[in-house]
Amino acid sequence: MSYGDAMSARVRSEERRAEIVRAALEVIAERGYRGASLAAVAERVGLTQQGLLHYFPTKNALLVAVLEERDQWDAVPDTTWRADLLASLVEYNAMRPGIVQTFSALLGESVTEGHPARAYFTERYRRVRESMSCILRTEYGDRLPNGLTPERTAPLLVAVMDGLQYQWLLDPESVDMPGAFRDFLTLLGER
Amino acid sequence: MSYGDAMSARVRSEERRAEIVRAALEVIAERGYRGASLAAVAERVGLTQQGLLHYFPTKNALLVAVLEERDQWDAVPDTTWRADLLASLVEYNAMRPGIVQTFSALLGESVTEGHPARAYFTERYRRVRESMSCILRTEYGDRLPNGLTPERTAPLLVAVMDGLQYQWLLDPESVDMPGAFRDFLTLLGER
DNA sequence: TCGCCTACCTGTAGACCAGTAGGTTTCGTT
DNA sequence: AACGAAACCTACTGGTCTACAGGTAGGCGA
Repeated sequence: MSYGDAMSARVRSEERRAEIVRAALEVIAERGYRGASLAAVAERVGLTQQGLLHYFPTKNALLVAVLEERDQWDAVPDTTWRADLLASLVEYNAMRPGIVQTFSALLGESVTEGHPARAYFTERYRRVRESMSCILRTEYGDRLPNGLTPERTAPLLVAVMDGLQYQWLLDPESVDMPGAFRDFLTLLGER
Repeated sequence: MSYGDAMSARVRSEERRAEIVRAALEVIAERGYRGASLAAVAERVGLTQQGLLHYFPTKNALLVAVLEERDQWDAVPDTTWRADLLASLVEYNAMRPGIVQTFSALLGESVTEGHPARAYFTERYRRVRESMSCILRTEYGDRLPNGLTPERTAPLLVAVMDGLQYQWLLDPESVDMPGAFRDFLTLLGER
């Protein structure tokens, strides 16, 4: 058995899957999950719909892969997170409207009944709020300068990030997302 | 011509239309706009899908009616709006998860390309931000206690409201939407 | 009473969609 | 050279969707 060649086959397959996930991200951004047809995703990577089903046996499996990709994406080690880095994250997002649009669309859909991403987002927000609390506690201690606890501030922080994304996606000319977020951070930071 | 009877016919028709719009709100909350089939809405009011099309000739027309209903809903005269009333609005919303879910789902979908509600939400947010600026200026003058202008605060206010709604819809047990919103208001109000 | 309008209905066209069945080609391994 | 698996494809099933076409029944005004 030649490891080199065996790997190259596996690698190529893995690359194909990544390609497909990337295409799925795009199509979901454009049409939402419900509106994203397997055929549309397949066409974007030069496959037939059935060829795509060879890599992901169901549409749901493809969605799972998309969500896992996202998890990997912002799985930055907790220690490197600091409040000032949040501003850079928002700035970074402002340069990648595609990704933001994908997950804003998915978040919106996920509140509907029985949506396959609902559990994911519920769990994710719980984690993110917790993580934010930690960051805030490290930065400010048990009370922010304005008197709120980190646990009560975290939902607001998350809400501002998401809410600004929708306003910005709908009307990027009128909404300065990074600027507004910095405004919010100063709101938290000053006493 | 008997006005009384003519009116009663028109009234009955208008009532039917309102019934349909209400049913559409429910179905959209459950499955989003794309996932909401005319047949599902029709069934809920005891009509066939084609019977429904007699009242709203296209699915789009039904959506327009839904959005118009919403506009009428929060078309409270500007003068009665005050910052302290915003907290009651959020509290009120917390008692009507159905409506919140409908419009959160629609907002999420609206960021996708060519969505029929996109223009509506874009325009709406522009108006709401403006309106919020006015409220804040009336309340605080040209500078909030924290130093921000009303124009820079308004997007944050709107973002917090929307963002909290998503977190709350996904996990009402963990998120105290009205409480968190009050926290944010005190954040604005104290110097 | 006649005719018209409203409020529905059945039937169906024409798309699309996820997923199955069962091929064939390509290619690395033995 | 033979084998087997991976990587696709064609063909199809059974379903759902919006919308159109063309009916019918009942009430209202003339």
